Amino acid sequence: MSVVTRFPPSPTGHLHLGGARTAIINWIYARQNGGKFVVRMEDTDRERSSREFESSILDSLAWFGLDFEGPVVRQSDTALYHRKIINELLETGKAYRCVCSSERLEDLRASQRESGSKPRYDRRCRDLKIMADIGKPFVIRLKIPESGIVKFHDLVQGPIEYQNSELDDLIIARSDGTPTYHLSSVVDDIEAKVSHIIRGDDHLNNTPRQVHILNALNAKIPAYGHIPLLHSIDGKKLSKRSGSGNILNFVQEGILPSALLNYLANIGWSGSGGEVYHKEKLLGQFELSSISKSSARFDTKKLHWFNQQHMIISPPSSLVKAFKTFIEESENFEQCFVEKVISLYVGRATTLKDMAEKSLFFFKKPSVFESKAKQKFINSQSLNILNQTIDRLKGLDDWNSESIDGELKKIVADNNIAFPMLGQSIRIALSGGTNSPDISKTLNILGRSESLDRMCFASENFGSYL
RNA sequence: GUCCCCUUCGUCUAGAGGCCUAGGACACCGCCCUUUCACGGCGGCAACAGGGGUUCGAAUCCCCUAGGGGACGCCA
Repeated sequence: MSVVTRFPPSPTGHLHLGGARTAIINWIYARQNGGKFVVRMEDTDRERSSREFESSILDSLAWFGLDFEGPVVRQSDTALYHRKIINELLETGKAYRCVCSSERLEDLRASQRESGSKPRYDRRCRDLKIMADIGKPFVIRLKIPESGIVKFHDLVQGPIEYQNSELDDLIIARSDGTPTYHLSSVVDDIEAKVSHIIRGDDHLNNTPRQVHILNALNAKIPAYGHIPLLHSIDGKKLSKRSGSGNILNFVQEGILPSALLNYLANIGWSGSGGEVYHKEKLLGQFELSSISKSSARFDTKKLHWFNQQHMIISPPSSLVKAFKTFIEESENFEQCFVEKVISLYVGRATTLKDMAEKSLFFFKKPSVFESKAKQKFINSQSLNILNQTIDRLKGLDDWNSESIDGELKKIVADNNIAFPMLGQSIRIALSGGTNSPDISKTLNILGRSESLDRMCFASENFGSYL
């Protein structure tokens, strides 16, 4: 059997963490098995669906590098076919019209809840043989066996059994004639020849109903895999509505797609040989059946660690484009300059945004000097040495990290001082503060004229400060 | 309320009856490295939800309790 997995978001919001995780796992499963991965937009809820969200979701999928086969199917385009299926179900007696009003259903549910039983439809219209011309609005319900059990094997959860008596006759068409989620989803999966349905375990309870639809349609039951839902760090459900898991937020924070993908795949699952993976290794190791059945919490700190690791293992040149979006002034700089700055900061920052903040002085002259830093490191002696350094660097034959480093060490030795007295004053002059990468490398990348320029400016500023 | 699922350090997990004095990762705390900040290295803190069984032996199997999550829409 050829493997087909799918990702069916409803375009009622941006892609969120939970959706991304199921998309990733479906993608991995398809790629591992030489199968197809398809994307379908479940836009039957016309009120809340929009094309903007649709393209946003697609953009996020592309950001992750999750490629899929075939065109994106929209349920709004297949709805006509769904109606046809519903009519067939009606004609063969597998479905029936129901004229119970929403009010009656609400009352029914309320009283059932009160009496301690599970709220479900009482099948009042099931055998009434109501015809379309009854003159009242009606919905169409699927006839579900009143007894017996549905069984299916779940790739993650193991063997699952449901009592049919727990289920009720679900609505497959609304009173306006439009098909509902369960029917549309099942029919489209049949059409796309989906072989493996991998989704959040909030759908586990939906599965027996869908199996009954499949049975009514004489269709083959696909394999199911229900993965546990992701929770926020405080243990609450990570809902689309809260917006907290919006993928765009991670893009804006400067998280690398490979890092988020790695982390998302590592929640509830662990491979051998460390945790930091690229896609290739993930494809080689990931195993759906070994995903934990319990839900996990999303930890931003761990994500940041993954991101740092991925920045370390990525070639700096691959980071340039994304990095530049975090620095307004970056357009004025050469690609190779930006690349050098990045290579200096890889390992010192957790996100690209963090990196941009820390390395901003490379792109923008510091306008103020941290007063605390000045207090601690600037005095008449260090100012004197700084001026001496300006002169000596001016006359340096070669401008590279090694020669600069050598010269700075000589200055320290000649003046018989501790290195920080010199190093920190140069740092303050160059960056405005006391944190920077290796001072010689910083001077080297900044270049001779820019470095000396900044040091002179600082020297004057320090002079007036003293 | 009813049905379903889950429960190992704060978090993510390893663990399929003896290999467990419960391993790893993040976080946190020390130390080392160091020219600041990091990276890295070394070490520390820290968990089998509770109670009953089964067994020579249980984190692992069974039962109960508690807790958490999910579902119960003319949403998807």
